[in-house]
Amino acid sequence: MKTSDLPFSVSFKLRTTSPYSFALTVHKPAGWSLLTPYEVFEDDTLWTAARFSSGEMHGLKITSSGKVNDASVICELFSQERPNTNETERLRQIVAWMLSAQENIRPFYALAERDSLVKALVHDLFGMRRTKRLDIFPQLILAVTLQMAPIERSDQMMTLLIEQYGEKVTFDGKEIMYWPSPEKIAKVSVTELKERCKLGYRAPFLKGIAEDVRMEFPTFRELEAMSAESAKARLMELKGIGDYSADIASPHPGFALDVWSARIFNLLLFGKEPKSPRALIPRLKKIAEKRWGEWRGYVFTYVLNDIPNLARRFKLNLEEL
DNA sequence: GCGTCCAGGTCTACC
DNA sequence: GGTAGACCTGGACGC
Repeated sequence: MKTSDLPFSVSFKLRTTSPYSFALTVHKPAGWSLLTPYEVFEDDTLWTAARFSSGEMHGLKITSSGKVNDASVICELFSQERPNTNETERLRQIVAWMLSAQENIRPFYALAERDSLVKALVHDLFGMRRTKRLDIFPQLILAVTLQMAPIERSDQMMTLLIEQYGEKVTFDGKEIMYWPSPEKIAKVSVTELKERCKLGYRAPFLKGIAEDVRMEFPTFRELEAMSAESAKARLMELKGIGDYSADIASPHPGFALDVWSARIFNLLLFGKEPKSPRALIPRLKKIAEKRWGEWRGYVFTYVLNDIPNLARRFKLNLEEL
């Protein structure tokens, strides 16, 4: 595994719009990581890694000051070269965008006044934000490995991919492993991906995606600048990326329902388990769009991170799904 | 132990 | 355009 030491660092402070819960945003209750499964969260501080432009790796040490209604994020960014003033400002803006520090989520919270589910979610996870990432490839790996597999199996595939082909950065006394680059996966044979990462039929999909992404493919920010429909259509041009995976990888707020989450939403909305959850997915997506509009992505993220509380509050067996 | 079934999608061939 | 069947792997289940 390639290892990079990151001796230089710059620090900056980010102001946030209220409410902003740093801990809930960077360390989600359901266990989803901000940027890599190998990041470290201790004493309200996160050490993680990121691949920004040109494939360059950075280390991030992030913490916060203030309360949910008046929070600032304090970031120390580590790199191999000392960044100049312009580069520091560019990186500062990327981190602020990534952490949704300036996003106005008041309209989402306003939904709580007339929607009992949103009211419960806002109460339980006050100030939590959806986050973004600059490099699209890890998001596509996530989408592909989530297909047709229980979460333990998906974890196995993702862990093997990072351990076999990922990169490691060392900074501030920490070692953080990060996702492989598309350039790296494009060079690996399908047979090797199958054998070493247990990807099965997903191996040719992932190799093809890596080849496409490293050649000519929009960046995450370019996809964000497109309309939601155009971005999704572009993602679905990648072989192995269908409707569900495109919703996961797209920067636009989608409603990435799979069989498991369809069962959860059907229980939450109608109080019963669906007989055929897969067939119900298109209908549930339409309901979500009508009921929560552009905030349906937030509802999705909040629900998946609030299952124990929702199960207790609405007396549903959500945790057994 | 061993065989069978099937899962937190997608593609393709066939109608 | 709609839909059944195949696809890796590994855990659950029945015997």
